[in-house]
Amino acid sequence: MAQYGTIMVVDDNPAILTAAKITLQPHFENVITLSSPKDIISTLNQEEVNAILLDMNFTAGMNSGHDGLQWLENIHKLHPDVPVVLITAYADVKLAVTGLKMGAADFVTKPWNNEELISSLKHAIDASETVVPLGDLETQHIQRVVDKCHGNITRASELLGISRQTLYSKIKK
Amino acid sequence: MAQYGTIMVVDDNPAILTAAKITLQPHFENVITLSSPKDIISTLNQEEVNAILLDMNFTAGMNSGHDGLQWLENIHKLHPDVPVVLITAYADVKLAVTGLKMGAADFVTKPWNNEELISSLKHAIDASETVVPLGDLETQHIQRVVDKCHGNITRASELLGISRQTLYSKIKK
DNA sequence: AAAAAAGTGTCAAAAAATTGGACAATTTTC
DNA sequence: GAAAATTGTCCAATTTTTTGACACTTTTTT
Repeated sequence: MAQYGTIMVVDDNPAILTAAKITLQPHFENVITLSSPKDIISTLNQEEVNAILLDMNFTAGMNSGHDGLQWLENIHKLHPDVPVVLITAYADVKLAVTGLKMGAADFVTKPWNNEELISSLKHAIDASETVVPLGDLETQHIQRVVDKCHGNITRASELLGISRQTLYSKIKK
Repeated sequence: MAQYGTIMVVDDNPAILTAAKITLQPHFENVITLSSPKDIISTLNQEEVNAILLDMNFTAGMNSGHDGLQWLENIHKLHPDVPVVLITAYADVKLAVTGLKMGAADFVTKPWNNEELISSLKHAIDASETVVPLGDLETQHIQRVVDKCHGNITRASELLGISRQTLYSKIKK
């Protein structure tokens, strides 16, 4: 797989864009910068992007981050497998929490720490590329559900939508 | 299933404990308060707890939240299915991000908003009780992986650990 | 653009897994 | 302690998965 391929940076401040490009350039094959979030989707449709660094505020005078969340949602809907790292100048716990719960890979504050920003993006890419084999996923999920049912196999099998006997034999292994 | 059963509140400040109890009492069957996190595990082993509200700082003079994260990790290791809502007086984005990435259900700041706290806990419980049928999980996962492989069924089947023909037929449905 | 490589759609037969019914032996619940 | 629920197993009937094969299409390489 791509060795930390292409990053897309989205921020309406050109200075930030430049700074980000300089910081990231040496660590990623390609750094695309966008000054307007409106171009995100069309760009994603053309280029293969491995991670997005997305600013939270684009509407002048607004710093609620609502903007960024909207774009995050949009990206996820159309390109669910591209990880998004959120970034903002306004350290806002509630915003960070909302962003992460909406599925952002990470949340970074400006001014950023170079090391952290890079590793955040790399981690996001690593995580997004990891594929769990179907069997493993099944095993994990079964384990969780059986635990949640306090070992009651009968109820667990109902919740899982498989027969009790099948669950029984799956567990034996 | 239990209709918003038992909440465990952990905080070393008795005033907080009292306030939390008063706030939560009317909305949950049972509210257990612990002034020391050391009692968390033993209590979990005895009582059935549906969600934990966990303060982040217990070591006097420390407000890094490191404490709380440690306990969070501990809880997850021994009781992976009990959702934990983190709470702290020090609005710290980095701490919130770390907590959520470690698997906390939510992150709330003091002083809390009653409505929000209650709904956060209820949501956490709802989410923790939701069980995805095995078939659905499989379908979702397959969808994701095939997408990630840009529709290349052969590669997707390899990553998933099943035969190409099987994946093919699974997709047709 | 031709050749080579990779991937698709499909089939059939063999192997493996899932299901539903059944039943004695626990275990849990009231 | 009786009743209800769950477990551990077995079996036969199905269903699913696998494996191997083959013609055809798409993509990649040269």
